[in-house]
Amino acid sequence: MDEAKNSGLTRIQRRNREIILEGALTVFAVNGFRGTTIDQIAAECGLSKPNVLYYFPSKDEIHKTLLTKLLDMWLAPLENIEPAGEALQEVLNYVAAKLRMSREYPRESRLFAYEILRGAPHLTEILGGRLRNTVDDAVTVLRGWIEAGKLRDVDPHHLIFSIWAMTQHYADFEIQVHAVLGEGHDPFSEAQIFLDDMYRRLLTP
Amino acid sequence: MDEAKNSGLTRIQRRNREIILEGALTVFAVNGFRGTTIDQIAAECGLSKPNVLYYFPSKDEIHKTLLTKLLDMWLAPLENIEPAGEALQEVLNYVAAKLRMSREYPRESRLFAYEILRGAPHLTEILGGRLRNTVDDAVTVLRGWIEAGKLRDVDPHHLIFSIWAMTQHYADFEIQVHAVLGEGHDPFSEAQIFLDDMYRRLLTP
DNA sequence: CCTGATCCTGACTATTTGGTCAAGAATTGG
DNA sequence: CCAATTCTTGACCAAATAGTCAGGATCAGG
Repeated sequence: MDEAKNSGLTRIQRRNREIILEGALTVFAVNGFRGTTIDQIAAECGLSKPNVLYYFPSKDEIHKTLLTKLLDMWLAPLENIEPAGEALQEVLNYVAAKLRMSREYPRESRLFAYEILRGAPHLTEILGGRLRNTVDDAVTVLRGWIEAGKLRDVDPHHLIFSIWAMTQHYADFEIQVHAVLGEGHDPFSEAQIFLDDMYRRLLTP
Repeated sequence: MDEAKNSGLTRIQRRNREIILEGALTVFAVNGFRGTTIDQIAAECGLSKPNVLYYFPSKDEIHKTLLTKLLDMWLAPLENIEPAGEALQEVLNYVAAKLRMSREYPRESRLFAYEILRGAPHLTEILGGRLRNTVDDAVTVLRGWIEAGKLRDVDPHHLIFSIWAMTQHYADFEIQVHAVLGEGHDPFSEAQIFLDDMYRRLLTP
């Protein structure tokens, strides 16, 4: 693996930092930053509070580490859109990938949702920097497809917002979705069908 | 005066409870429940902390009062869908109404978003009760329209989820939207155009 | 103007919580 | 094996915070 990258850390340090981040993600995703205590994180990890603070200097640092660590994963599907690919299918793949991530990584989705809701104090420069650039790139690709007549003419920015909103909704508001649907539903499978239909309909020229 | 008799509250009580709820909404919408202190609410209202607690027994009670007080407003557009109306136009009107609410009442949108995110401890019975019933009614109406051939065949539950997700996104994730779009945009106007087109396209038989 | 009810607040308590620290336990390298 | 380093934790501190309370200020009705 990348020993060089982690060369400054012992095996125990790497293992325990990982355990802490994993437990903290679980707790932050449920309670948000302010609603989470270091004691809760420690309990979730099976470590003592001072021990958690031996590996991270503060609660803030754990949170910031998690956000930056997970940002790549979260943005990857958007960056993987292939300009040379078949336009409609590329978009539908992106929707599917994003929905799959909401299903498989709901904690990450909520972590980001909480952070944006509270004004993104740990992400301000990223929002206007890397995120914006990534979106701009995707928008350029989408515009190219539209001008080439491969997609219907829609506002690319709002197309992206709509995909984010719709896919993340199923992770972030899962409790509401479940309460409304009741038992006997698989929200994500149903959503996949609905969204595929919707974006196909919207974007087919 | 008779006003006191009508409400059980004095004029001062009604005025100050109103001031407190107004200020608390502002603070809760930014910081969430756990991130908000009574001191912050008091400062926002220009009252002393003990005075705030003279009108409400606890922070919890202020929060619960706000949620129940605002629920009607939040659900009204869905209840106003007119089964006798013109199907597509009724849905488009609902989308527009919901988007307008996100623009005009972003604090309310965020209040609910925070509450759902943290598992809706103050809304559990409402989610599975009144909300679910309201949605069920709307679903029945939508199904009727679909069977009558007035709307394309889509899953009505997920249609409603999509409308919620898309419209509330612009209030709840406003910071992200703004960071990505940059200056010189009116996100809500653009969204209105995008969503009108999208749902028209999706639902026209 | 008087009186009782309502309103308001400084000062307080109890609890929670982020974070520290000294000292003991475990691990590692030679 | 030993000694140095790393790891772990009980006990602790200081700040923040929800909530209390006695008593003074204000107001409404007579």
